[in-house]
Amino acid sequence: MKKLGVKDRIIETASDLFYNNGYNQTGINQIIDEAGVAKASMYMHFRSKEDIAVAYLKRRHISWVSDLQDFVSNQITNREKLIASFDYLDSWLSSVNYRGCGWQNIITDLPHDHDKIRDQAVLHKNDVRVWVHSLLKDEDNLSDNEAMQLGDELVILLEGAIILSQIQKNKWPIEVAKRAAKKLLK
Amino acid sequence: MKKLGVKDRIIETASDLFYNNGYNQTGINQIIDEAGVAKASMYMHFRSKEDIAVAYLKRRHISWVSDLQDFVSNQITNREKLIASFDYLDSWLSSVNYRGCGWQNIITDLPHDHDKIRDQAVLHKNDVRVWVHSLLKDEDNLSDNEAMQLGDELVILLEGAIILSQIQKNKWPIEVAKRAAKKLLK
Amino acid sequence: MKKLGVKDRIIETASDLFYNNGYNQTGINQIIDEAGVAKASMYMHFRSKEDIAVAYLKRRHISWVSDLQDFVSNQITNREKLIASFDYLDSWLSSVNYRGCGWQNIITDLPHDHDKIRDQAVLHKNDVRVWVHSLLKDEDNLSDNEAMQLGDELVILLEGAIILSQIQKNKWPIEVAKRAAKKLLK
Amino acid sequence: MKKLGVKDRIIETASDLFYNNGYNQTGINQIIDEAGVAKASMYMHFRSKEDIAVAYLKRRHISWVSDLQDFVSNQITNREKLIASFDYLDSWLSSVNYRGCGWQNIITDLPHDHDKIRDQAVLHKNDVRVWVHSLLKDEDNLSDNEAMQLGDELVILLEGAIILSQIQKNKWPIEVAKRAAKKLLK
DNA sequence: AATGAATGAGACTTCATTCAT
DNA sequence: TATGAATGAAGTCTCATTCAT
Repeated sequence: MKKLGVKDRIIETASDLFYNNGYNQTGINQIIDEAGVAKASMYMHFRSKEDIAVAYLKRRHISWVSDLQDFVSNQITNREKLIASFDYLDSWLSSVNYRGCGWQNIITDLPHDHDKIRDQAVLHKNDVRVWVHSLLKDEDNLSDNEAMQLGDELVILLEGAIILSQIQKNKWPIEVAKRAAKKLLK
Repeated sequence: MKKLGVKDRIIETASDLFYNNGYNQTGINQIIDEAGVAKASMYMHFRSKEDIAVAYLKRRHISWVSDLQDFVSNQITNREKLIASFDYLDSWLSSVNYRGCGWQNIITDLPHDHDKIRDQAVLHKNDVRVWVHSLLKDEDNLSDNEAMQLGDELVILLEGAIILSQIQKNKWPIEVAKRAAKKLLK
Repeated sequence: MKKLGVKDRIIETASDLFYNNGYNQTGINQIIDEAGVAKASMYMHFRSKEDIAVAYLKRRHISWVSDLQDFVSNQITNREKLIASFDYLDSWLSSVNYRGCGWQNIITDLPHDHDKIRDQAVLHKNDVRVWVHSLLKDEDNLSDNEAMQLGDELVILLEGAIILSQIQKNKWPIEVAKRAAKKLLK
Repeated sequence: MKKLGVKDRIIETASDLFYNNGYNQTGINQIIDEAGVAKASMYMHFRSKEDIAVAYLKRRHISWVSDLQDFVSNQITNREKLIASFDYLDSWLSSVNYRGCGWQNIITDLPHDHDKIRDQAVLHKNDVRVWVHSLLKDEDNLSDNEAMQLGDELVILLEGAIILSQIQKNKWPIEVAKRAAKKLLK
């Protein structure tokens, strides 16, 4: 394990804590203790706790989207890739004990003025939406408009599967969403 | 305006604050101040902040489900009622500026040991699920199993529409979910 | 020594520290440590550090003015009382090692938004000014206008004596001011 | 606009901040940010924050005394020059919104061990005192002793006018001090 | 049944200074 | 000469809960 710089150690530690324990449940002191960093060092790299959360979400976005695309890459058709997205949810969420989506989790119980965090959530969800649209737009039998409409429906299913599996601590919502997705994709 | 008892005043005040400002953002002091109640009086009626949240969720469950059923009551067929459920989401969520679902919001960023709150979320979601199932089971052309499967798919769409409209601060996810629901219902 | 309540202990401790060590040099932690009070108890009684300073200044105002009036009370004429005011400065300031005036000290290096503290300083200085005026207005040979003009001149001498004795750590400015006051009073 | 060296930039920036915002309110980081200087560079030129304050006070002393002397230079007699000193206070203090005297401000709320700063305040006030004395010593009708006594009285009036105008945020104390000075000067 | 004072533990943030390059 | 990362200590303030009356 190679030695990380202070900033990376902070992001990594905070990411674990924010995702697994929650943003409000994670204090600055816990982050610096576990990262082995002085408090003022942390505030050299991040102006506020919210900024750490932004860094966490940015980093997570890159790896999450990358993992998703890797997961579905061995599927041949775009439709198959989209169906496989639900298998990705399954493998991901069961591996984190249905802890749910980092962006959903952080956005639902947030002080009203934390706009930078909200922005990250919107960016993340938009990127996923655009990716879904792009896969469908390459399909011959769909107009651009149809592709976007169908894509949005799949996006809703993905979101619903994530949040409901988190509440139920069970994978059935993912399976249900996958089945519904298959129906909608014909 | 009739005078409320202490306990009711606490629940009512806390409900507003928990839903609109968030559970972690709402302090005990704010609740008792706005409710006009002494602190120790509050702790006479509720063992902890978590218990207030449980009372809030119980009360909200009753009124939310009741509002939903009222909203769809003028629809004739059960299928129409289910479609109208998405219109209910629309009217509800736009009226609260897309603040989202009280149970989703409270469950996503919660200390790990708050099981009583988690239980309420599960109860709420199960009741909605059972209600959807029951409407479909009355439909002649569906087997019980088909009714449950289809119902679960609708439930996923409802959940996805709520959370995504909250993130996007927009109603489009609700419209999309409604369109998808219509397709699935044939 | 009778046992003081928490609030009084806080004010008393803070008063000592604010006056002798300075407002900015005195931390909340030092106050609660020396007062033997929990931090949250302090914030129950005072909304902020600034509010403690206001309480300190209010209490100090009462005792300072009272001490001044006691000190000069054995003088017969009002002119003699005013002259004796400079002797009061002498005895007071030498007893506190020329630490200077609590209001001057706190107002000169203060964050810009501490208006409540500034208000207290203005109130204090105005009360002293009014007292000086009132003594002179009772003098037969002065019109009201002359009394106010002469009084203001004495007030300036008092202020100048205080601040300069503090900088010089010496009583000569007080003696000089007294001599000038005698001249102005004829 | 000529380019300043690092040290001068630091002093200039710190001077603005110390005088206008206060010594305790001005942080090292703000100084280096606004001066555009690296932190360690600053500590190369100054051993501590206190040393920057000393440099600030030294530079301010030169310019302040010089401005005063320029202001009164067109007066013919020394008595007129001294009277005009109060006009200088007026023009200076109103131009800085009655921010008061840099030395008074920094000395009143200072950690106890900042002797170098205290020394600067004493030096400054002594220089002013000596200047006042020197003007009066040149007057034919005063003995050296009378000149010093009268000079000290004027000094007290100057000090009192400065601090009281700062507290009152008003020029009346300056006018009053000027009137008293005229009386004392006969 | 009801009060509000008191609490210990923690929240987030900033301080002036030093170190390693 | 110059840099900016890193630090320990301290800053002000808030948390949910309990105690004494």
